[in-house]
Amino acid sequence: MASLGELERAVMDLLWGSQEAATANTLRDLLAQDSATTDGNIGHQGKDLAVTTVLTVLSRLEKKGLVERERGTRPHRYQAVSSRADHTADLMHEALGSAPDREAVLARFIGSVSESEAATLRKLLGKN
Amino acid sequence: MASLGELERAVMDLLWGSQEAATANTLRDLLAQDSATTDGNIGHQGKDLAVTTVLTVLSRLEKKGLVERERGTRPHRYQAVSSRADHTADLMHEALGSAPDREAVLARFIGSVSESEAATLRKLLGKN
DNA sequence: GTACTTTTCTACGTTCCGTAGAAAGAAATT
DNA sequence: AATTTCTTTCTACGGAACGTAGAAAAGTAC
Repeated sequence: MASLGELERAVMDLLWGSQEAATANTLRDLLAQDSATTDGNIGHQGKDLAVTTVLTVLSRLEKKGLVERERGTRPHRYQAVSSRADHTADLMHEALGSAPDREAVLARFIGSVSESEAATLRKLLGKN
Repeated sequence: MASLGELERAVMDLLWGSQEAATANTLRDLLAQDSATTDGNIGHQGKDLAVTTVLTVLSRLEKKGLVERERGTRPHRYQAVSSRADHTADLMHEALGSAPDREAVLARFIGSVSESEAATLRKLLGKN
């Protein structure tokens, strides 16, 4: 599939965080804000990216199929194609898929899952 | 963690396939053999890599912590640090770990698992 | 139609990976 | 011991992915 770079990841996190579609400018602002609060450094001007940078990243994410853009409105609006949960689950399936010993993998996976998550899994599997 | 390139992957597959430690030369031969049988092309001399290529890849895999080498014996011998199942499970945990909505991810994951695998999971979780 | 906004094109530096030659280090052979 | 052979390390190059952004083109507003 497609692994994400650091900035691509940050953008996806923002898009996943709000189901509203966002413009490149909005995202640029949010990114600046984020990094400003993330590193508590006072007087440090948060990662102020050029809008074109954000647009480039959005294009790449679109090409990867992770982002959809509305071309109708003039400042194009972007949104995640699928939820973070879906995407993450896809990644997990992808990792699992490339293994010939799926059962063994699942065994190891379950073995190192927290008890509360195990409970969640039991519930989910039972209901099925 | 570390995602693998195509050749790195091929080498790891070989190492995972046999718990015996292997030398770079052995691996080079196996790789040639593999690609020869993989693409049924008659008369096509299988991917004949230079040994230095294999050594470079092994060094990189060692740096990534996926491979261990015995420096004592003169043709160094290499082996996988953990089984493929463990590694794959790690990857799954890694994907899961970077999500704030772990339960949701697990739900999606379970939702798209085959019935036989669901059964496996039930067994594993029950016994726990 | 001129000024502003948004998007596209092009590009450069960095890192990762496939690939391997040159050189250095160790072992075997004569 | 000197030389030939095997093994490992060093260095490097080309291509792809990503962060980054300016220049130019396209669209909007006044």
